[in-house]
Amino acid sequence: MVKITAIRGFKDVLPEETPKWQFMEYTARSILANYGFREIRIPVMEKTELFTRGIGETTDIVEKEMYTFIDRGEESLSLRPEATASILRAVLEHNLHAVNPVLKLYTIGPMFRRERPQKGRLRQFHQIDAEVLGSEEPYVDAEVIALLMHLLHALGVNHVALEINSLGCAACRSKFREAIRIFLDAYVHSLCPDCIRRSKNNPLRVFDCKVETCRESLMNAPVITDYLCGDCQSHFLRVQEYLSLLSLSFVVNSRMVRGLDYYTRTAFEVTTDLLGAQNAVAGGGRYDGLSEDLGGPRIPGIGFAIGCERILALIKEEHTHNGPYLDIFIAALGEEAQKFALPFSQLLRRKHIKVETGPGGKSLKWLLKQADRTGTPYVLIVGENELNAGSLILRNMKNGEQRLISTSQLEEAIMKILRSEQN
RNA sequence: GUGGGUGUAGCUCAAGUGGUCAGAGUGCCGGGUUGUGGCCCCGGAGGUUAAGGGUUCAAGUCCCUUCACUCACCCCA
Repeated sequence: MVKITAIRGFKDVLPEETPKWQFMEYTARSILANYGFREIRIPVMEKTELFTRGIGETTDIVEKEMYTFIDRGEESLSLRPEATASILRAVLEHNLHAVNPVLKLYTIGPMFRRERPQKGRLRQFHQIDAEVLGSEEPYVDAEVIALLMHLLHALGVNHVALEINSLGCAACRSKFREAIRIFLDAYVHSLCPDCIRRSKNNPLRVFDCKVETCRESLMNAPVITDYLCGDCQSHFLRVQEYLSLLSLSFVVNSRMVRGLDYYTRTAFEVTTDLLGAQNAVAGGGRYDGLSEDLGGPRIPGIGFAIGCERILALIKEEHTHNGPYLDIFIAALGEEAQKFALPFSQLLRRKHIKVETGPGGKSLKWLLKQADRTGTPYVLIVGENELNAGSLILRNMKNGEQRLISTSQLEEAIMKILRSEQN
C-alpha cells in the first residue's frame, strides 16, 4: 500500500509552528483594527471569469498558474490566486459601497498558484490582505503603506526595504507603452528571447529581466514616471510628501512593475535580502479601474498583500516561544482515581484552567514523564491511598516539592497556586 | 515549463576506488526505582537503503527510468 502524502506545494502547519502563526494573525488583526479595518471572509473558489477580467488575461498568474477546472461540465471555476478581485466582487455583489462610501476591509487566508515550489514559494500559500475602497486621495495611499510598515514592524520584521512607483492612469500608460515599444524596436538584436516576447505582450515586464545584456540595453530606456500626466504626477508627489511626513523611508523605483494588470498609479513592494530568490514579503498598489472592469461603478481602491510564509521565516523566535500548553496535569492511578479526576478536570476547565488527565492503564512514572514532556508546571497525583486518606499530592515539577491538599479544599488551593504562578 | 542538488530508522546523519556496511546520535517503549519526571546505567522495538529495472560472483554504493524533496530560472506574496 502506497502511503498517501500531501500534494506538492501544499504543506501542513504542525503544532510546533502554529503558535508562530497565531502570533502573526493576532498581531495583524489587532493592528488592522487600530486603523479601522474590518474583516471580510471570501470563498476560496470563484468563477474563473472574475480573475481573467480582474487580474488580466495575459498575466502569468491567469495564463499558467491558476487551478482551474470545469464544474460538472458546466462552469469554469478557479481557486483564488489572490484576494483583491474577490473582495471587490463581494463588495459589488452586496452593494457595500452604497452603505459606506469608504470601506476598509481585510482578509487572511490561503491563495493558490500552480508554480514550481521553491524556497518561499508554495502552491497553497497564505496572505494577509488589506484594501481601502472608495477614495483616490493620496492621503489614503500613504496611510495604507504606513499600516503595512507598522504591521511588519510589530511582527519584528525590520530588515526590509520599501520601494514605490507610480504606474499612472490608462492615458499615461498607453503613451508610455508606445514609447517603450519604439525604444525596444531599436534594441531588438541585443535582447534575450524572453524580453522580445515581453516587449510584445507586456513591455513593462522587460525591466524585470536579470540578463546582463538586457539590463545594459535598458539603462537608457524611458521610465514610466517621465510619462505621467499632470494629475498622476501630482498624486505621486503628494504620496511621497505624506510618506516623508510619516518618517517612512522609501526608494522610488521607476522600473518597478507589478504582476497584475489592474494596478494604476501608486504601486509598492517591500523586499528583504534575507530570504533568497523570493525576496518580496509584501506588495500592493492602487487599482482605480478594477471595479469598472468587473462591471461595477467607479470605485477607486488601494491595497496590499503580505506573504505569510515569507513573513514567518523572518519572525524571530522570541516572539513565538512555545510555552507549556497545560497549567496542570492530573495523574490518576486506577479506576477510582479516574472517576475522581474526570469530573474534577471539568470543574477546573470551567474556571479556564488548562488541564489534562493522563490515559488509564499508565504507571505514575509514565504520567510524570508525560507531564515533563509537555512542560506542565504542576501535577496532581491521585492514587487510591490519597483518596482514602482524603488528601491528594500536588507536585511542583520545577523544584520537585510536593504538598498534601485535602480534597475539600482542592479546587480553592489549586486556583490560588496557579494564579500566583501566572503573576 | 526548464536546469542543478538530494533521497539510508520518527528526526539528524554515518557506511574508503562495488566485497559482514545496514550503523550512530536523538526520540520512542521497558527495566534499574512493585507509586515519583529530568541526570545516569541496562535492554528492546523501528529500515523491501524512495520505487522499478539493469550491469556484476557480489549493489545503499555503478547505469537507466519513474517519483518525491530541495535550490535556481520564469514569475511573484
